[in-house]
Amino acid sequence: MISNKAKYAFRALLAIAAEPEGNALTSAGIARRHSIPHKFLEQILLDLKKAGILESRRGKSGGYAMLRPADTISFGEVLRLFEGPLAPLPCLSRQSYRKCEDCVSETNCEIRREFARSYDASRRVLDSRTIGDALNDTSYAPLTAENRRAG
Amino acid sequence: MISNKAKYAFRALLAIAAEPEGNALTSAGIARRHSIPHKFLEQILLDLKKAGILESRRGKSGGYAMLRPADTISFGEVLRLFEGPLAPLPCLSRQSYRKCEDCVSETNCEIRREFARSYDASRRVLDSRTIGDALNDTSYAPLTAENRRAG
DNA sequence: GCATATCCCTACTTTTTAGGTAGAGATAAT
DNA sequence: ATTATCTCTACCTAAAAAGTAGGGATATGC
Repeated sequence: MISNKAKYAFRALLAIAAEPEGNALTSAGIARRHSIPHKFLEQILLDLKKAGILESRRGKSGGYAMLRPADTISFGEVLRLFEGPLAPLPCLSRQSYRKCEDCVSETNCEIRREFARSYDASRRVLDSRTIGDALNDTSYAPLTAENRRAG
Repeated sequence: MISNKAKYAFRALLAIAAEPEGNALTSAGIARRHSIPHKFLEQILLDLKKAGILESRRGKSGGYAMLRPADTISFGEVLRLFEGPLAPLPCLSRQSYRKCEDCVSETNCEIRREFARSYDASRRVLDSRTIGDALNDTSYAPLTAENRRAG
């Protein structure tokens, strides 16, 4: 299970990315609208800013907006930011590789081999799908005025 | 990252499954050979027994052996036993579904939709690959006497 | 039938992480 | 000057992870 923190980050990011460009959302507004504890969300948004994903404006009429385009921000990148390495074993992480303690031989480790299969499959999805994709993908969405026209 | 407990369980299971049928391994022996804290391993083996995966014999010359054949025991089954649901979101778990708190609409939830893709991919692997597969798959293994004959 | 080696069971401890809360400072608009 | 925002740091609490501990049950072999 992913942490609440990561889930909140996704909710907030999706909300901010859905705004028209140049339009900023306040942390208090997002918190209220998505039932996220306000002070906790502030920390999360700050992390997203420090990671170069969001930009912020202070003072009255301040708020958060996307710094990078939503379709350059993958689910994997955000998840790593809040959960650390996604790999099921330290020896499978590319970005923060560590040897398993007491590992005798990586190439002969059955556990590593099997989890590599599973991790490859999920990583391929998480690192390719972006916040932008998620917002544009209407395949499961109910009929909107626009969909009806298209259909 | 998977827990140490689960990793120990896999190491022990692979060791027990690799034995000739009818041959039991003791918890102390496995613990020593694989550098696992003994009393901790005992709990783990007991869990595997209660789950119907291992059988045990007590007293002198006792030990643990497979109850079910190794190729009927998937990585997913063992992982669920020690880590709980594998789904990244409660609303994606089939075996222990729960609604996300504050969920407005599951079919319109972008987070759910994207994580479903990733989870499907990894679940397909974890629930299909078995302990038996892992032991028989020699594609990455170095040349053994048997391999040399086969090759 | 006693010593010993094993599994079995339960309770406890320690460390880390998750999930926040709290409060004050910096900055910008009005 | 006031107010609404972001920014920073410290703290708190509950739960989980990772073991430790100690004894009880049972089978074997002498």
